[in-house]
Amino acid sequence: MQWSRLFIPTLREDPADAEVISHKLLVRAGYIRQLAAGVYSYLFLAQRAFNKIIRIVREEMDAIGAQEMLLPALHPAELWQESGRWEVMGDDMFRLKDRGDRLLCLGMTHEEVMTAIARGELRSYKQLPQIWYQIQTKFRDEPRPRSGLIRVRQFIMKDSYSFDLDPAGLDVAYQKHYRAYCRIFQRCGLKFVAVEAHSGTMGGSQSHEFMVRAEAGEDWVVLCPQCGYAANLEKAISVPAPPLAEDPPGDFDPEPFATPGVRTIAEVAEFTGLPETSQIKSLVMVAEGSPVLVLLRGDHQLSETKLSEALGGRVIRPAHPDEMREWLGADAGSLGPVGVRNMTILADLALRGRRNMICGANRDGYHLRHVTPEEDFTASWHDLRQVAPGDRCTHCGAALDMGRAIEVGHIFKLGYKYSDSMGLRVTGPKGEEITPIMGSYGIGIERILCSAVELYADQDGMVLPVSIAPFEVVVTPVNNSDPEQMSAARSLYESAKAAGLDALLDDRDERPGVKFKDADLIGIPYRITVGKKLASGKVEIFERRSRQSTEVEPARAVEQLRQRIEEDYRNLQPQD
RNA sequence: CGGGGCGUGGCUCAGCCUGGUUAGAGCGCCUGGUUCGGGACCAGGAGGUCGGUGGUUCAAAUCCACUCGCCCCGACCA
Repeated sequence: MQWSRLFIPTLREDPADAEVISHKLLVRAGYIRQLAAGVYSYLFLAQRAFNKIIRIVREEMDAIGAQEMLLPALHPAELWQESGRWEVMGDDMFRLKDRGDRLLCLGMTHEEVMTAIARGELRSYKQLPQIWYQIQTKFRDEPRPRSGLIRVRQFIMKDSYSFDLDPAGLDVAYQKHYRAYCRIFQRCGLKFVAVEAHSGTMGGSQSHEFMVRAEAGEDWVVLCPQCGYAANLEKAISVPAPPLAEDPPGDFDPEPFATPGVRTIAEVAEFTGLPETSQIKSLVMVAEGSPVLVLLRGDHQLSETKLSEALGGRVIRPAHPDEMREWLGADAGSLGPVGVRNMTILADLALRGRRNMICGANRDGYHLRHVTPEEDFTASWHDLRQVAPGDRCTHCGAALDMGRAIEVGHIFKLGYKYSDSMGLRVTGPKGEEITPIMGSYGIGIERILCSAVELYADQDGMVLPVSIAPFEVVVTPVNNSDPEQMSAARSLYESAKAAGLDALLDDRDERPGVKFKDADLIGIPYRITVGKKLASGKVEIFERRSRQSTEVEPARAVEQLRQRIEEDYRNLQPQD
């Protein structure tokens, strides 16, 4: 294609409302334009990149025997009421009414629709297993869209669903997806890690997220550099750093002491001269109406995910100040477990075996010293805390690494949640009724592009892997008014196309600086520069990633470039 | 939903505090010319109901109220 004919609206300055790199660059490079909060138009370059990503996704999904479909984005409310998620999804779901006042919603995911098809059509165990997928637009009314394409309200998702006769079958489907996802992200040129994850409102037992480390990411992952343990922060486990001070020995009774105006853990530490690790942090939470007292070591943070799981998956929220006062007789800052009878007490395992600690006295302005778990109060023990910097790996003892990441894919073992609630049954070999077991698997198409931008961008703009860049090479004549250069550039462009390369000819009547800057900005992996060295029989092959140029004879340029690009693709090829 | 910030030609911004002729700049765009290896130069030109509504005032981009939109932090998040 000829650049002079294309719509690639690049900008010289960063857009004012962008903060993260991928947002700035995708707008500046003319890939996207914003329509509303969390809603973007994908212009020519973005669509080209997405098509390349989608093609890779399709090839790998087809390779595991998944069948592509396309389901509606508009769903009747009844379907979601059946699974119980009409309520669960809350404000995240776009809801609307048709002219007959019937309730509808825009699909945020498709378990319900897929299960409805399955229950309508699958009759016999002989039809299983099945893997169905689609690449389609999803709608989620995010409370806070942000970071350009990283968190949006309308996005393209590859979602697939597996139906199996038994858990062993589900394991197979899950493994197939796991491998296919690894291959997809490798072929897209991403550095990623698969982490253990929490299944959230999807329900189900096992789940992995595919994460790309990036500061712009919204998730936190915990990684062990030694044994490879990897988990989402909300699920990660660790060996806590030891307390900073040893517990005083001896068998004492709790003893109140006045702590006027001392409320936070840090203030208590300052006041007592003892570190935060010597304190018991008491948090009042409400689990679907009933109060729960949660105890943690002073320096630890509660993982609400773990707490919710410990409470059997109940929805939890922090208690309001007046509730705490009513239930415990004191304000936050002076709360503790001693003498508490009117609520469940859950304690984090890091407190087990500790002695003579400090906690609130349930009386404003007072704390207790010499509080020993299991002697002065009883609680049920759970892992409730978030992994903290400095923690060690439970498997190998190495120091854990923590960092932000972008979630590009997520796979779930759903179990029977949807087949049960929506009545999906097939007949077994002995005429018995079998409830199929399901899995669901998602990839965020836009996030693959965002992640690549975040990972590889430099000062000059985006640097995209050949497999997902909108073009593989741009042929740039330096001076349009030089007929030799122009015709050489045209013929290089034609032979690049003939050699099967995805090429672009920058035939714009612009000065060379403008062409170079634009080509760098939009991230095309290679550039053939046709300039004054043409007179001495040379053109340049410029590699965007390394910024290295090599001079070659025009006649050999395309073949050499073709080989380098082939090499790039080989390096992106998964080895397994 | 709580906190903060911002809405002025296509883009990035100034002007607003302290109201006062035809609302500015740089970039981009159009025409002509000179140029051509890292965002050229000269000359001329087009383009803005100052987010919206209401109010105060002789007079509002500027002050007040309401409202809409967007961004950031937090809560939330398959």
